[in-house]
Amino acid sequence: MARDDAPERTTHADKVYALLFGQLMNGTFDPGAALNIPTLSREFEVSQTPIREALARLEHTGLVHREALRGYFVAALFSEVELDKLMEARLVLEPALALEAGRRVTPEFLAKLLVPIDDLLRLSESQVVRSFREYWSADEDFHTLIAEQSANPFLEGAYRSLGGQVQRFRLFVKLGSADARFAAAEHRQIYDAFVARAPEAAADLMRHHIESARLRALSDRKTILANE
Amino acid sequence: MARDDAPERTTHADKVYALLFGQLMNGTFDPGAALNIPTLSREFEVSQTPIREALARLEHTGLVHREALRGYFVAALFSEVELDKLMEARLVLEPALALEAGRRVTPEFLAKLLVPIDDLLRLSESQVVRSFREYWSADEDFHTLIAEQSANPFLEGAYRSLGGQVQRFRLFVKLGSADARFAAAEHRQIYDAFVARAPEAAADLMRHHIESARLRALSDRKTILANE
DNA sequence: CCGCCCCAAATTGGATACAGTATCCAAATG
DNA sequence: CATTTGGATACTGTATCCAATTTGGGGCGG
Repeated sequence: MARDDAPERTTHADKVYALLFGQLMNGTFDPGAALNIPTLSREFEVSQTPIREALARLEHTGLVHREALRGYFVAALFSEVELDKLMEARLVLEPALALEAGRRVTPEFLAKLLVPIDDLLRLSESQVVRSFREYWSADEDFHTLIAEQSANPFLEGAYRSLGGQVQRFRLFVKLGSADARFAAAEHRQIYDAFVARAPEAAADLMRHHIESARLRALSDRKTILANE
Repeated sequence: MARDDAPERTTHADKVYALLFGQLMNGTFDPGAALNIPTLSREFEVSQTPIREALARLEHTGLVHREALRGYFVAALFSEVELDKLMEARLVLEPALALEAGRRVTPEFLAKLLVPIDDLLRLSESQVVRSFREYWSADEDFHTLIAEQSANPFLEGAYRSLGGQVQRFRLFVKLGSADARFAAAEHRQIYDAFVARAPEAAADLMRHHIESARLRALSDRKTILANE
């Protein structure tokens, strides 16, 4: 069987992983909800083995946690103090990533970076930020591209281990359109520092950007509400 | 049944994970070697399912990598440039960890930290460092305790994601006894900064310690040989 | 309120399908 | 006659499924 999907180069486990990852990011599941294997097996129409493997891989993203003999659960929501610690971790990593990326600026890198910057700018200019999804996706792309350009797989991996958490907390921060414009401008400044081949300046601007984001997140945290 | 092993809160997958982790650390497997599941299943005398789960979890430690439809393999040996990048990543993370730990010094922390420090000192004083295993284990404990004391699970997680790699590369660095004494002294200085409740000093000393370790590693790298 | 029983779910074991690789043999060529 | 190339075949190991076992928790009756 499965003759028509011959060009299939991904395994079931890979597909389940990608699907679950996306759903966890989108807030499809309630925090703390149980992810039981037989149910997922029926929903995705694959057996339990690929489900189990996908969940095991998801564990290190922090989006899911496992209790022995009890099963897998969606990670609990952030507390204020955890959010603060997450931003502190970003404050350690991301300026260092920007510094290294700044030392390796290429025209291709600048071109790729311009895409999420323009998206963010465009989205922030509309009076009301309609699509949080698009907005945060552009933000994520911006930071991830820089992490990749650092040319340090260990630092990049450390950032990626935060990445899932960052994305998830974004779902619960209400963003004003003024905030969005500030963030877009800060991204642009970092880009300009890259263009000017000024790695230290890029690192400083990144530090400033994350500190600002932290303040925005903390002040907006009172208005927790589901997005869209 | 299984009444006597009631305190058993670990699954087979957990045990296999721990065993494989230890063996990968000890250099039991050759770099690049294939880890095929039926063989491991026979060796550990469990079925393939827990093996598969353990390997999936090991993937994010960087000790093992997976190629779709080809299986799992022991991570390749470090090149000189990768080693350098690893140390660069430590240089970003560990001073920050020391800073945070330094802000949260407790008597218990100092007491626990003294154990690996004394071990290291004692081992380094013997003319020849006999047991690399013990030496590196004490070194690892020192750094891990500090990471834990940082009270930032995200930073700690980022460090742990490097931890496996750090430990693995240690196996291939030949350490002179002079180097060992330097390292022991540096650890002691960091400890003293903690005692003096000087977080910034601790961070600076940590930075210096890792920079020194990097230089020692690179200069000793020519004499790559299996330890023990 | 306590203990027993039942059920849902995790964990594990083994069996099967399938892909990729290596090997071997034979035919064709120089 | 030696060498190379083509293709078919056997084999190794992954990916997957399904069944059996065990555990944890909750409801029911005492």
